[in-house]
Amino acid sequence: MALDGNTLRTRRTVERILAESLRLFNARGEANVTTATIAGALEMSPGNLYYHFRNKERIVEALFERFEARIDMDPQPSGGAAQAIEDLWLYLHLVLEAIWEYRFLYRNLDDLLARNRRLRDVFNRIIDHKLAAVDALCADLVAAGAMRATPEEIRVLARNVLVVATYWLNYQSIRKRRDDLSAADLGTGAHQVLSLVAPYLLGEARAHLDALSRPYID
Amino acid sequence: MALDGNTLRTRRTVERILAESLRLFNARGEANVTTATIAGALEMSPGNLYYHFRNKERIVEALFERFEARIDMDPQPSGGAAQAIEDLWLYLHLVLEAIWEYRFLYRNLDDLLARNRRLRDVFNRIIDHKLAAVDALCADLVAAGAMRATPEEIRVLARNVLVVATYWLNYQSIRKRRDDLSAADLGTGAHQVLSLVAPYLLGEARAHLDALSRPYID
DNA sequence: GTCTATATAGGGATAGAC
DNA sequence: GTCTATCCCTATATAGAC
Repeated sequence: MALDGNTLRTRRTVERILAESLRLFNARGEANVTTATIAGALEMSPGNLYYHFRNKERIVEALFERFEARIDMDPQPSGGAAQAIEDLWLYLHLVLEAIWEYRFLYRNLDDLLARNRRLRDVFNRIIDHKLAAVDALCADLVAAGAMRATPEEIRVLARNVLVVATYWLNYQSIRKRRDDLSAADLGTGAHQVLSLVAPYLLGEARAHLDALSRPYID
Repeated sequence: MALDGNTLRTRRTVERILAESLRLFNARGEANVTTATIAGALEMSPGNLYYHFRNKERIVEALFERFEARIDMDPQPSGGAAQAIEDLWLYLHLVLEAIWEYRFLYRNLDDLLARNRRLRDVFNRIIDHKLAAVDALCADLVAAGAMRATPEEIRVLARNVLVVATYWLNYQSIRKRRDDLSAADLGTGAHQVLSLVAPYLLGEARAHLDALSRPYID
């Protein structure tokens, strides 16, 4: 069924609102961006903004849904230990990039999830998913003889991977001035996360990982 | 010089305000606690509260100063590898306890430090201090033959220790319901942090650390 | 769909009496 | 030192015209 002109225009406006909101939220923090600011940046009236979104929380929810779709990916099942290391590396970068794009969600994650039950549940499902993915990747590496770790060690390790990946940008934004934060810091983040895994790797795999992360040392 | 009755009363009132603010901030998050709420909980008028603190931020700053004094401790310099492991364990518990007591600071750390330059600088000095302490502890362990790690590995490791220690409670508060969070979760946190160090430890030291953290596995 | 104008509410903070 | 009353500002959200 074809879309008429007005429907198309509505969609474009919704898109503009979401894009600008994301930009402003990431730059200043969601709590520090008013609906009037968003409307103003788009040279649009507040009334018009509220025509498209019932309230500010709906904008946040819409952005969260996109984030959810964006970050919901699985590492490629791989053949061979060397390939598994590469896959881990790539997967980590993709995940960190998604977090970077929606980094406003990670500032004040506590408050955001505390005030919105739905977001909280979804976010926890994402974490569960990621924990399982890391766990599976490690199990594969152990099976391939590229890693030595007990299932218990892997569980604890996976949790640390999640903590560091989740909060890396927050930590960096404290250590540098927030404005200086850039996508380049993702490389350092990936390095930090992979260094959690490194000491459990054996021979070839360990060397391979070291070679991959070397450029990102800082 | 002796204090007169009024001065003593003032001090007591200041203490009551700080204690109640800390309690409420930790329970609900600083942004979700109004000055009227604090005053009400103390059965005190808002005007009176403002007699003792020029504004809400001053209350936060006063609490932060206490946190700073509370967390500013050094690990005991130790003799012997086994002793060093025990020291690390104890030190970590003390630090995590301090964070627990002032956990409201760690929710919305970004916003808090972004809006208050002084707090930001002080907090970064604390982190610098802790990074140096972890670094020194690891260097001691290496010197004692209880750890194998390059200086570069130690630097990256120390950073991961800081990230996990700093954000552990935030992670837990997402994973559990925030109200269910308790001081007992500090044990799990200590376990997570120490598991970062464990794979670099050798023989005795490793076994010793495993034995210490075993009760906290969850 | 978009605008202008405005209602509404909450929270930080102050004035002035006691 | 403490209270009551209230100001003031900001931000969300709505009403109604175009």
